[in-house]
Amino acid sequence: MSRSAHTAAQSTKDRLIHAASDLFRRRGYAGVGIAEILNAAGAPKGSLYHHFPNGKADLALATADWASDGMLKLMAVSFDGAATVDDGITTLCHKLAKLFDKGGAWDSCPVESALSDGPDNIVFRERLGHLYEGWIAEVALYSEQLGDDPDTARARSERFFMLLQGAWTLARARQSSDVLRHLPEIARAPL
Amino acid sequence: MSRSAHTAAQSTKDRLIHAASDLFRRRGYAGVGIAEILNAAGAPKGSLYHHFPNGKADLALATADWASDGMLKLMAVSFDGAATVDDGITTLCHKLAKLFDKGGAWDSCPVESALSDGPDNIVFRERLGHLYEGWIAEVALYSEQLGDDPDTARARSERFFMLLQGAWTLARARQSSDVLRHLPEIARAPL
DNA sequence: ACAGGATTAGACCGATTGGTCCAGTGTGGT
DNA sequence: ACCACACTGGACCAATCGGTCTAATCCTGT
Repeated sequence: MSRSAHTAAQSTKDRLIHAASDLFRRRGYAGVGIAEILNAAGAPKGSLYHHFPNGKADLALATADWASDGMLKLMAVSFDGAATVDDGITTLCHKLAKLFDKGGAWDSCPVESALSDGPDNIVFRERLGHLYEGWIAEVALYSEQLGDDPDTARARSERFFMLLQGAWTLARARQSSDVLRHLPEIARAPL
Repeated sequence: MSRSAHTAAQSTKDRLIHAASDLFRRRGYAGVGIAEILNAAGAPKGSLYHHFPNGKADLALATADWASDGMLKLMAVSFDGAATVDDGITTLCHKLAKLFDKGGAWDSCPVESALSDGPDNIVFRERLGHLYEGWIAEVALYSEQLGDDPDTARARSERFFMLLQGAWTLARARQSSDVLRHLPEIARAPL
């Protein structure tokens, strides 16, 4: 298999990010060894340190960015054509529940797993905050577009984010996506 | 310092649990080495494997149980003499916010940090679910005692738990306990 | 005083960790 | 054709990992 064929399907860099994200989600940053990531991605060590000069840390930041982008896309799809904020949230929760089940019900938040138990680096922490604020801002934006005034939109989005994080945690503890599927009802309560 | 003096103040076993809990909370199960825990607790290796025959895994389970007990006690204190569920929740959130600040604003949930990124052991996962359900049941109980009917109490408790988990996560990302302090207002919304 | 279990102390182990380094390989520009 | 560069392959490294094992020591009950 030539490199260009690889590139066409999935570059080595992408394969590293995807494999690392999978593993981090399952066992956290510190719980996964470089060797395991390399093996899962089918790449040698040289490639990792070529694409990510700072090794594991750079790779973790990249997986977090990639996963966050995926979440933003999921939000966009969910709110696309949604008549109300509630509709968008409901669709999003259902999609996330499916994702949860597909991952074997033990995956944690891909952003948190890569960043929050990483080195107690300032860069990691700031990135975590930045990505989360991005999610909140995104839902708040959709909420505004659907008629909420800015303050309400922001408060609603923030509350939804908290409920979602908590629901995911509970779903993991229970090994069941039920709570994620029922989340829209809970979030429906007025502010 | 004799052992009995140690025992009076804090047994070696307890020192191990406290030190491990501190470290796990900060960097997660996989992120902390045995040597570091031993050093923090001022104990040699022999003691660890005497008190916890299965080593790190047993220790992690013990820290989770201990931390969960602490949370239950915090709930008991918060709801003791509370006139309404809202009062209890408000006190609890303020106490947790203080705890958050004391820990340097980067500690994660002590139960989750010890169990969720540990070995993908069934024992660990079931324990995590068990402890969380205990928290939810506890708040539901207080809620019932303060007049809610059982179904409402349970739903309220579960929603509060989710909000709390999410709020803690957000507080960590923001390096600020503000969201924990404002949580009662958010939780105040009717079901 | 003494026996015997509980506890501590730490040397030691093989495996694995993240990381470095360099020789090779393939590719695109000229 | 040739060069320059991006990329790959993997040997190698010191440090650390979790864990085992055996003496020494401490404390308690008699």
